[in-house]
Amino acid sequence: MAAKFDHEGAERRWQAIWEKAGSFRADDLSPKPKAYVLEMFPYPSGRIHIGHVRNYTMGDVIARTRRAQGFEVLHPMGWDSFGMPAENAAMERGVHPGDWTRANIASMKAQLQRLGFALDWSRELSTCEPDYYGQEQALFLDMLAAGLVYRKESAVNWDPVDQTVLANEQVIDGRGWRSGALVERRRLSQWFLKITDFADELLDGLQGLADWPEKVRLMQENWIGRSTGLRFRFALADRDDGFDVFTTRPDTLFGASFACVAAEHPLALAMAESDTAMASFIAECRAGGTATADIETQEKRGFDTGLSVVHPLDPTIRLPVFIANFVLMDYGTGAIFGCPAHDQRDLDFARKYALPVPRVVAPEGDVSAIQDDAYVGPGRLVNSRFLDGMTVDEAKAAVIARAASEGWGEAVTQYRLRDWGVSRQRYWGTPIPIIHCENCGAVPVPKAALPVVLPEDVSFDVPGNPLDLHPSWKHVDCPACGKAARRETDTLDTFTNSSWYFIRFASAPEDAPFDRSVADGWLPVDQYIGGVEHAILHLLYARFWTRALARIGRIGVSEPFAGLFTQGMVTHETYKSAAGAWLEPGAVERRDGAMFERAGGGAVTIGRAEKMSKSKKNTIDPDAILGTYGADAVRWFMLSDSPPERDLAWSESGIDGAWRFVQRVWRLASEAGSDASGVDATLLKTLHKAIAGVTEDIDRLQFNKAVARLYELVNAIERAAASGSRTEAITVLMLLVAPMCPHLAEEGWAAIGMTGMACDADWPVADPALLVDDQVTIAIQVNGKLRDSFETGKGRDRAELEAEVLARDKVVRALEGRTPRKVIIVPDRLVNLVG
RNA sequence: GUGGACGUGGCGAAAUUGGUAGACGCAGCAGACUUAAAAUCUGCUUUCCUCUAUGGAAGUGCGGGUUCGAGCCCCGCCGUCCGCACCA
Repeated sequence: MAAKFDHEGAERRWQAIWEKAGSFRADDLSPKPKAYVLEMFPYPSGRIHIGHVRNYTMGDVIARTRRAQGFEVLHPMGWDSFGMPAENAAMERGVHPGDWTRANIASMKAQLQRLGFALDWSRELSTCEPDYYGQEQALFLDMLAAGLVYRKESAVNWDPVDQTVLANEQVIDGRGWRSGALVERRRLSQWFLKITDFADELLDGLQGLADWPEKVRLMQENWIGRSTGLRFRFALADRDDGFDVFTTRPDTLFGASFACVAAEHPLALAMAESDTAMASFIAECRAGGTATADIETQEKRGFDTGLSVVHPLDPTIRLPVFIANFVLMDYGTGAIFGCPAHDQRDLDFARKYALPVPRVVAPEGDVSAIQDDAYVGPGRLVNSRFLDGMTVDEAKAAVIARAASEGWGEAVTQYRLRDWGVSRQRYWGTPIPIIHCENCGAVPVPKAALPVVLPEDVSFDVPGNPLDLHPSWKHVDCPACGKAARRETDTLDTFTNSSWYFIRFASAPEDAPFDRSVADGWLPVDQYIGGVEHAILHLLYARFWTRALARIGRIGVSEPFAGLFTQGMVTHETYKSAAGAWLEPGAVERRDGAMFERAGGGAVTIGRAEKMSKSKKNTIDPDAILGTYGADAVRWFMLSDSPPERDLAWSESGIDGAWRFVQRVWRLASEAGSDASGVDATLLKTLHKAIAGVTEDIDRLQFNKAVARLYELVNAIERAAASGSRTEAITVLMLLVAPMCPHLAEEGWAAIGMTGMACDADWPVADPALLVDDQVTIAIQVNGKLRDSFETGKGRDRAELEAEVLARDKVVRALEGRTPRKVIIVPDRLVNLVG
């Protein structure tokens, strides 16, 4: 037997065998219970990142365990292959986005395959291929027909140099991240998906997602931002018009001392046309930074319009109207009433402009004047006429009822969530299947004419959207009237691609997006795993698409992901030379507990473990690591030490330790072939406790604990003398490590002389009889302090046990002659003598 | 500002959810094997006190509380990290 585990040979051998046997193909028609395990598919940036390795290893452990437990497992992989980086590569290096993307996919696929994941590669998909995005166009048209898609003019971030719309994330300090040009706000006609139609559903649906992290549910809840309140109309004094305001605190209406509209409010814009001072104030508000620090420090400022509004509950009260920099045009109605006593922003504003601060809510007995802090707590209404004495909730209801009956306002529900603008002035995305005709308007491309395929011959030499600049692609005849018309040249946001790929994995017919009955058989995804950075965008969009498809009858599930797990990052310590330059891990070495530069031997400062980034040079290359240590050691390390939801610090010594573990297990397996016999009852107990523990740990996604238990089992086996039980334990060990170290498990399984493959063997089941101890250790406390402990049989009689404990030397000494006045006995666990 | 999570040895972490704190791994120390090193194996490894023991004391960010008993529950602080950010 080979002394060392030959990881290269084992990987090559077993990966080929699994592939040939189709071991991980999912069968739609299987009678077994189904399990759908999915990790967020990668963007093909070029190389696999170590974070991918951790993510996919966790998914693989679950997939392999479920499969061994008798489930028909769907565990697919694909590529989120549309997006900006491909176009950037085209602009920078002259390579076609498609060629660049497909080459990246090829190399990343090879990297993933080296790791031996139990993936059904027959279902591989790539969103940039027409067979995928063409079906997405069909779904878009279905949603359009169902009234879930509309077109409207809206403000966008426009980069005047690159001639394109930028996402908010691509605007840094007000400048385009590529061009460095000052970004303009421009109004453009954009396609929108009506996600707000589903705001309530998406919010209420979170309640049912028990297997999602609390944190993610909370983030989505806040993002949707449902609030209920009163929307009412302020009539402008001495004029015929007015404006609407929204408030969540209608109870405080008698505390109003002013009203404000946003700088972009139509009333403000109209007045500014004949008032240059006002116009310049509005311009200043617009220029104000939206950066986080700015907002915190920005002073509340206003511009008195000279107008006033009539208080809806008492026409004799008039309130001055300001244009204010802190009122947002795109929330509510873009206008508010100011109640300084009970809103901090309003209070700051009132103090600056010397406006009155009437208190209208007070906690029991406290009617002191408001000083620097607005009172936002509970209490009863004061100084509010017919509302006096009511609680806040009663007063809210009373004002809403009055507004409704008098016709000047109504109860409304307001959301932070906006409709999803999906138009992008980009080449590398799904073409929006619409044709603009002067006669017929926006006409859907007939389904028979799908897919609308991206033209290959595009140029990136000129800034702007290559589709718009293409000489012929956009010129088509109108499908309705036949006249010359223009193709929509915007493409869909890449987040649409990832909003339904999990359905396409489950079912991918050639002539439809998916087959409903097949998709319903697999969905929802039982366990979805990915980074928390997608807590809002992707995970909300995917929930929306699934609900939209359910509403139009395309699918029978409304939530795509029954279970969600967000894993932590892989971090690495950073190294800095004496001169302050970042150093790569390969450029430093450890000597006598300190770090030095390999070249030159200069002293190196070690920084704390943080997210791997190219700029800090603390990245590690999975390929190099795989070559040195092998897939199983890398996988094992990815699961060790840190709880999966927390960050894992990559370290040389850590991966060394994982490698040692692989060798130890291999040594056990390769030497297990002896014909030892006989029963080792102690080892069997340890084995069955390990089976039960590992199974439970994997079930709860506590991989680090499963790893620790397997170390304990290996330690116990190594210490045990040869016996039949020991051989049995080693055999079962192969099955228990198989989800984490699949090549090692197969190699060991074969070395022991077992037939078939470890991956096809049933998951071991613990014998309950071997999980119970007949001997227990009883801790003995005197006044709550541990003084002694002893081994005894399980289920001892209390009085007898007490007598035995009291007779023990240490107990006698600790009691110093006193008689305990109370004896607390926790069966099989502890005796506490209180004296 | 606001919402949330977390705080345990030199480090990553466990602790059956109120019952022997520190499992397991890393690092470290000592020893075995070796001409030597690597690899491997065997011990030790929370801190402090008298290394004599089947010894004692302290100990889970800090200060209180509940309890026979608190890492875990309650109250008040401090710190770190993450999300959101003038949402009316």
